[in-house]
Amino acid sequence: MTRSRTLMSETTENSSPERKLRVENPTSRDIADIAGVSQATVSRALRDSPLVRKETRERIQAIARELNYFVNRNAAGLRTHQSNTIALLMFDDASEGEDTSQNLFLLSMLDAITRAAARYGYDVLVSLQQLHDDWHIEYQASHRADGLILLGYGDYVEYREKLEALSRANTRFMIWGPVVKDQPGHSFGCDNDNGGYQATGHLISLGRKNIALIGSTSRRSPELAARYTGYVRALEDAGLEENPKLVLTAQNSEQQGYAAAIDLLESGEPFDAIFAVTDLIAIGAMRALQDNGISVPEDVSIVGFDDMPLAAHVSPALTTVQQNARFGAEGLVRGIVGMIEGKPVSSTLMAPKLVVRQSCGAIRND
Amino acid sequence: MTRSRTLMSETTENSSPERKLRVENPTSRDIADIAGVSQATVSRALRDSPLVRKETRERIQAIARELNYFVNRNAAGLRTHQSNTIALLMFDDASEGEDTSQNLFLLSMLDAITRAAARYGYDVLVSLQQLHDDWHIEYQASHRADGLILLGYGDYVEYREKLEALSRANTRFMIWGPVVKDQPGHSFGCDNDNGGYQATGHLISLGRKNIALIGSTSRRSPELAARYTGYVRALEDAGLEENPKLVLTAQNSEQQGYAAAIDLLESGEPFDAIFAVTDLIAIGAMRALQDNGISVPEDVSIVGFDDMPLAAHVSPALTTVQQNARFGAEGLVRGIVGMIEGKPVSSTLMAPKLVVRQSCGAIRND
DNA sequence: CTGAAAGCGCTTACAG
DNA sequence: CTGAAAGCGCTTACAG
Repeated sequence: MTRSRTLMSETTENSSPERKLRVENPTSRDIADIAGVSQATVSRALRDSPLVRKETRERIQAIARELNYFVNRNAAGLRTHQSNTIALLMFDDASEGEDTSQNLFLLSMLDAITRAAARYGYDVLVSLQQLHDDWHIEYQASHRADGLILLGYGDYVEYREKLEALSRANTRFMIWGPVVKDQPGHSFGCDNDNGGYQATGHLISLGRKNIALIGSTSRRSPELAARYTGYVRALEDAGLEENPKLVLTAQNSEQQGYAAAIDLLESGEPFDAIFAVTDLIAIGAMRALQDNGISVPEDVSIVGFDDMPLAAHVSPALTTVQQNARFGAEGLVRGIVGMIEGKPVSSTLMAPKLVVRQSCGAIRND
Repeated sequence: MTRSRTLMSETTENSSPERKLRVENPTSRDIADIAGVSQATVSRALRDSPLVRKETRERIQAIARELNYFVNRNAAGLRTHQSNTIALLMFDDASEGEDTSQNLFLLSMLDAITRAAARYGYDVLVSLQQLHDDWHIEYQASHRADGLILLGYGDYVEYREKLEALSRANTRFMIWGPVVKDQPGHSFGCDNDNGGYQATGHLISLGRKNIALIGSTSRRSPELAARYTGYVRALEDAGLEENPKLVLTAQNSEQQGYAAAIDLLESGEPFDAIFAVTDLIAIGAMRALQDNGISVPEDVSIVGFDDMPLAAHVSPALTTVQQNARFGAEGLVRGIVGMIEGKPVSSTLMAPKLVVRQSCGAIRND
């Protein structure tokens, strides 16, 4: 039982292309009928195969264009075992909108990843998930995606389990973020240690001696912990001693930054600078100091990390360490496409950039 | 030529499920062989068909789970002519990162749309495009998506042409945003007129008489223009006359808000309040006033629109009109899923919510 | 340079 | 409740 179609030019095989053609949902067979060639030739022509004579190829492509024909991706994918799609899994831990301002970085990553993927001929399937969700493996196993990119996470220890599961299922994936020992899969991320080093080094170069750190040294947050190790390295290289009393713990939020700075003040330990391992912490800490009559940067210099949009808008504008989303996205996509094509892929860290504004005292307000 | 497989339990058809099974990339045939049923029965069982005896169904599902089997979406899609995927086209006009802070709203929409789509059993394919890109039609025609959701746009007039093209190609789509006369397709958006009415009404209720508007009345920005008409309605309802000298033009940026406020000051026309049709404009205008020694909200009340994260952080915190992303996303997804399922769908506007902070003078700083 | 044919892995009438 | 069979729309050896 052949599907009946309304082909206006069914009888005049080689009708001039000027003729308006109408087919409901054209297939390569329809194109073939109209062009008077086999369906196989249409398939070849549409994929720009040099096997097809140029003239024929162009005629076929013109007909396809006129009919608004596009290759059925399900059929092509079934044949080739490819989807030309990358699944982007974003683990958004912002519990109920609290820290969403942070996530603008995710948006720029999404943007950059989508564009990079398009350049390689891939679509991007997005899924915002909680860490406890469990569909990670399904994307590749169901042939919806040829590989995954993982972005963001909450607790690294929990995250790590997911990575192991993906690896066991032979899923291809690239991770944005930390490079931890024996971590499964490949990653592309920011050299957080280097960023911490730059931030701290900058404060030292401004003559600051008692530099506090607010952040985390936990293996549950390896990225933040790496910023801390960079801090320690910078101090050592400058011949300064690390003072444990100046190392405070805070998760990534203004509230916790605020609280940690208050603790710091109440400890009575003298300090003339703070390296906060995230902008949110930095902004909270800055508020705490200002609320207590301490002037930034005159009395205390502050440097953050992330360069979220808010950083430029607080007063004084925050000096911070910036990661290049475009570069990161390009690296992730290049990596996953490489894995899909069976090329060797390695993990990479890119150097972040210090953005100097007012909060450190290197630049005066004009 | 049958594909050779390594099935450990090939011989023992009804082997106990405790036995570890290994197949490289299992298909429904493999499951069928192991379960000792036909491939058709496996297909039915995996789709929870009541046609299959409960016991058989559960046995099959257990085997599938153990083998880490997932239905090949390409094959299923080819058969059913569905992809269970929604394409989300985000038109991001932020020319080179300038206004990206605005786009956090897009991120919350993306988040909410993805979650809503998952609830309906749909994946989300994301594409960030420029308005001049031209792949809109391809998504549905290539069976990569069953329908589109369009988010954001620059110039409405140009956007409108894309909508007409989509409509001509019989593409299913839902639009986030404006409802304009004779617009093709269906939309779900914010009642901007109502929002403008609320904002202006609030200023009036605070005793303000000379309320300026900074924004747009152009048909190229129907959403902004609707906020303007709400402003006019509120004035009328309060028996106030619209003063053309108090209506200034600005596109959505701090710079233009700043410039417009300066123009307003230099015009010499007295005013005691500003309704800025976007937060970015409001923040720019606020800076301009403050730079000229005018106190907000003592001398001039300001209300914005959007409630971007920055709004709560500027000083004084900005009173503004908020759109509910979650609600909007749900409406868009419900709409497009309805269209896919052939149900009747209509366009809807949801009422925004006034968020009162310090900049209008209704709340004192504590 | 082109065509006939097989087959990718499903879903679903049809028949029992 | 289950199976045999057709067919979705492609891509790609194979043969000419």
